[in-house]
Amino acid sequence: MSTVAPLPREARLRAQSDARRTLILDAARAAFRELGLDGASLREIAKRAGYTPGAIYSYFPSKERIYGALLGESLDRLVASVHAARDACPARSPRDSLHASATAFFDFYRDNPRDLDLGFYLFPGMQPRGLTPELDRALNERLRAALHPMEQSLRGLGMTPSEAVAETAALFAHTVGLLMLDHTGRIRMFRQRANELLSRYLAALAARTGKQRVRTARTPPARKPS
Amino acid sequence: MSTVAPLPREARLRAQSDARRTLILDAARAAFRELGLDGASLREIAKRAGYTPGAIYSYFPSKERIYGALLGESLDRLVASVHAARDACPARSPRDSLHASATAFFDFYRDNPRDLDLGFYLFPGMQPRGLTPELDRALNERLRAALHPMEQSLRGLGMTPSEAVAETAALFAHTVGLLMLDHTGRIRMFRQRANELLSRYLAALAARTGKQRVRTARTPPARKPS
Amino acid sequence: MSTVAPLPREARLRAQSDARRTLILDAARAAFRELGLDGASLREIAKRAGYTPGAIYSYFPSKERIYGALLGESLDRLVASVHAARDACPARSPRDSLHASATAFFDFYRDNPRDLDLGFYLFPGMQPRGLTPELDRALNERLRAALHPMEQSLRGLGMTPSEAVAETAALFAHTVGLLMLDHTGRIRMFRQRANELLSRYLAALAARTGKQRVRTARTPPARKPS
Amino acid sequence: MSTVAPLPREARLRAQSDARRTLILDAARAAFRELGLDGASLREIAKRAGYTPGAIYSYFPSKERIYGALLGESLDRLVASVHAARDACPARSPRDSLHASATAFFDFYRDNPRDLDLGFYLFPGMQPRGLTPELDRALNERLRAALHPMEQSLRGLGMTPSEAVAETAALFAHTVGLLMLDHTGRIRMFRQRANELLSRYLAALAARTGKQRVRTARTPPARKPS
DNA sequence: CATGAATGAGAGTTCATTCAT
DNA sequence: GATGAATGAACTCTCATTCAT
Repeated sequence: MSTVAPLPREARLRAQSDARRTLILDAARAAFRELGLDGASLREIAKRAGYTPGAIYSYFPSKERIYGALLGESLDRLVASVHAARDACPARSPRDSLHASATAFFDFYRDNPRDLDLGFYLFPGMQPRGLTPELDRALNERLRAALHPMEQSLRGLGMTPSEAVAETAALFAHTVGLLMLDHTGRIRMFRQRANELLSRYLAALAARTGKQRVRTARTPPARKPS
Repeated sequence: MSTVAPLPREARLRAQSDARRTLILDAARAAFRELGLDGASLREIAKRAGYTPGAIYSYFPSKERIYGALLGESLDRLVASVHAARDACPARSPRDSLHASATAFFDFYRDNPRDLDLGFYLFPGMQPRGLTPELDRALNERLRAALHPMEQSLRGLGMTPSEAVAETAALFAHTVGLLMLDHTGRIRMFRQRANELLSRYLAALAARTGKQRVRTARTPPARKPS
Repeated sequence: MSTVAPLPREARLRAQSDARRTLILDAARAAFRELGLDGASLREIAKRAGYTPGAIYSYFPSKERIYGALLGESLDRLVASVHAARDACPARSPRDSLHASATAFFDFYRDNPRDLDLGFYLFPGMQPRGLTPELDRALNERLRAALHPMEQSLRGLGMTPSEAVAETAALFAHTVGLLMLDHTGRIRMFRQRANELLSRYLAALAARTGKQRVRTARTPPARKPS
Repeated sequence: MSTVAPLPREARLRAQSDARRTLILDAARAAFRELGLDGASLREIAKRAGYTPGAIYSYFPSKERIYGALLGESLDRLVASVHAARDACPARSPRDSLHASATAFFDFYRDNPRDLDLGFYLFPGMQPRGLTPELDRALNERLRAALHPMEQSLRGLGMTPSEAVAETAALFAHTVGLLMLDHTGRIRMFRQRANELLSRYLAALAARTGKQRVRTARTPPARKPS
C-alpha cells in the first residue's frame, strides 16, 4: 500500500514550498542589492519573484520578516566564509589564523556592502525592528559563530578568556568601523585603504599578546606607567 | 569692519531669512531626535516649525538638504566639543590629550545617537544622497577638523605624519564601530562596555608609540617574526 | 422509526459532515462575538475552526451563508429562550405572560448584542445580502415563532387577531429600537434604562386592552376626539 | 490702501475651501447612498469628487471623519425638517404638534434610509468609532434638537418633565425600530405599514396623557392594579 | 514669503474566493 | 474533504514635491 517512491508527498510539498520561499528571498536579495533598503518594497520583491504582493504573505508574515530571513542567510554565508578561511590551512599559527578569519569577515562585507545595512536596519535601537526575540537570538548566535574563530585564535595567542572576549568585541567593532568608512567613501579622506588598516590593526594586536599586558583602563589611564 | 548704520535693508532681510532657516533646522533636529529618520518627514518638520510644507522649500531645496544642514550643524557641535576637551587642560601630555579628544568624540555620539545616523543616511554608498559635491566637501572638512586634535596628539606621541594619519583613520573607525555596537545593543553580546573598550584601545595605541614601530603590512603580514 | 442498524455509511458520513459544520459555526460564533462583524473574516473563522480558508467552502458556499447559518442558530436560541420564559409559570395571566415573553426577547439581545447585528448586516435593504429566498423564509419563520407567544398573550388580553398582529409588530419594533439605543449608548442621552422603558411600554399596552379601543388611524388622526 | 471689495482674500479662500469640502461631502453622500457603507471607500469618494485619494486628506483627516461630517449634515437636515413640521401650523394642539414632529422625523429616515445606517456605523458600541468626544457631543446635541419638539409636545399634553423625557426616549426608540423593520423589509412579515404603526403609537400615547398615569414599573409590573 | 491645495506614486497589508493537488 | 498557494482587487493612508495665488 505504501509507496517506496523517493518523495512522499508531504516532503515534496515542503520541498516545493521551500523552493518558492527561496525564490522570494532571491528576489528580495536582488532587489535589496540593486535598489537598497528604500527601493526593496514588498511590491518590488513580489514583482521580481513573479508573484502578486498578496502571495508573499503565504511565505512571510511581514516585510520585516523577509529582511530577517535575508539577514539570517547572510549571516550563514558569513559564518561559512569565515570558517572556511580558518580551516583552509590547518597547521597555521594562531596569528595567521586570526588574520585569515578576520580578513574573511572583512572581505565578506566589503564584497556585499548591503548585507551590513540589513543588520543596522533591523536593529536601529536597543530592540529589533519587526523581529521576534527568538529570531533575534538566532541571529545573535550566528554572529557569535562568525566571530568564534577569532576569539579562539586570540586564546591561542595567549590571551585569557576574558581578554579574548574583549578583544574580539574590539576587533568586531574595528572591522565594522572600517567597513562603514569604506562603504561611505569616508576612507578616502585619509587616503588609506580599509584592508590595509585592518592588517595593521591585526598586526598590532598580535604583537601585543604575550609580551605586554594592556591593563583594562576604566577611566583615564594610568599616567606614569614606566 | 562692522557698520554702525541703522540697518542696511539687504542685511536685515538676510538676517530674517537666516533666523527662519534656523527655526526650521531646530524643528528638524527635534523631530529627528524624537522620531528618528523615518518619522522626521517634511510635514512633521514643517508642522513643528509652524510652517506649511510648501514654505520649507523657500529655505531648502529638498528634504535631503535639510538633513545635510543638520549634519553640518551636528559636526560643528562635534568639533566644538572635541576642541573644548582638548583645550580644557593645556599642559597635558600628548597621551592624555589624545584620550581627552577621543573620549569627547565618542561621548558626543553616544549622547546623540541619531546624529550618527544622519551621516550614514546621507552617504549610503560611494556618493552622497542628495548633496552637492561642495556640501560633501564642506562636511568632510568639518569631520577633519574634529579629528585633527587626535592626529596632532599622535604626532606628539612621536608618530610620523603618515603614521598619524593612518592611526587617526583607524581610531575613527574604531570609535564608529564601537558606537554602532553600542547603539544597536550588540555590545551586550560580549558583556563589554563601549567606553571601556575605547580606553583600552587608546591605551594600547599610546603604548605602541615610541617603543616599537608597527610596520605597515600591506598584504599577509610577515610570517616568521618569532 | 429509528434504525438499530450499526451505522448506515451514508448516515455516518452525513453525521461527520454535520459535526464539522457545527465546528465551523462554533468558531464563527466565537470570532463574531469577540471581534465583531469586521473582525470575523473567513480566515479568522477558519483558523479558529482548525481549518484552512479553502476548507470552509466544502461546508458553506460563501461567507454570507455562514452568517446566515449563524443567524439561524441565533434565532433558534431566541425562540427557545422566549418559549421557556412563557412556559415557566403556566398559570399566569396573559398580562404576565406577555411581560415574560417580551422581557425574554429583550434580554436575549441585550446579553448578545452581536446577534442583533447579524440580522441587520444580512438584510441591509429590501432583499437579503447573500441569502437565498428559502433561507430568508426560514429565518422569517423562526422570528415569527419567537414572536408568537407575545401575539398569543395579546389575544388573551382581548385583542382581535388583526390587532394582535399589529401590536406584535409594534412591540417588536419597540424592543428593537430600545436595543439599538442601548447598544449604541444613545440611551444615556435620556438618562433612562432600556429595560425600564420596555416595562413601561408593556404596562401601557396591557392597560390599553379591554378598556378602550385604539382606532387604527391611517393618516392624520382624528382632530377633535374630545 | 485697504479695499472695500466684497471679498477679502481670506474669506474668498475659505469660501473656496468650504465649497470643495462640500463637493467631497456630496460625493461621499452619493457614493454612500448608491453603494452603501461598504462601497463608499475613500477611493470611490475621491473619484466621484474628481480628486485623487490623497487630496481628500486636505479636507478630512480620515474616512471616519467624512462619515462624521455626513452624519452631522444629515442631522442638520433632520432638525430642519422636524422643526419645519412643528412650525407649519402654529396654532395646533399639542397632540397634533406631536404627530407632526414625529411623522417628520420618521419620514426623514424613511426617505433617506442610508442616513440611519451612518449613526449605527459610527456608534457600534459604547463609544464612537473614529470620532472625537467633541464631535460625539456635537452630534448628540443635534439629535437632542431633533427630538426637542416632541418632548415639548408631550409636556404640552400634561406630562411632567421626567415623564416627557422618558416618553421621548421611548418614542425615539419606537420610531427607530419601525424604521429598521421597514428598511430591512421585515415589516412585511406582519403585513403592516410602518407609518400606520407610528400613528397608532402616537394616538395611544396621546390618549394616555391626562387620563391615567402609567406608573414607572421597574421590575415585574404590579399584578393587580384594579 | 507663505499658503493651501493637489499630484501621483506608492506604502504594507487584508480580503473572499478559486483551484490543482 | 482538505490543503496550500495564488489571485486580483481593494484597503486607508503617507510621502516629497509643485504651484497658482
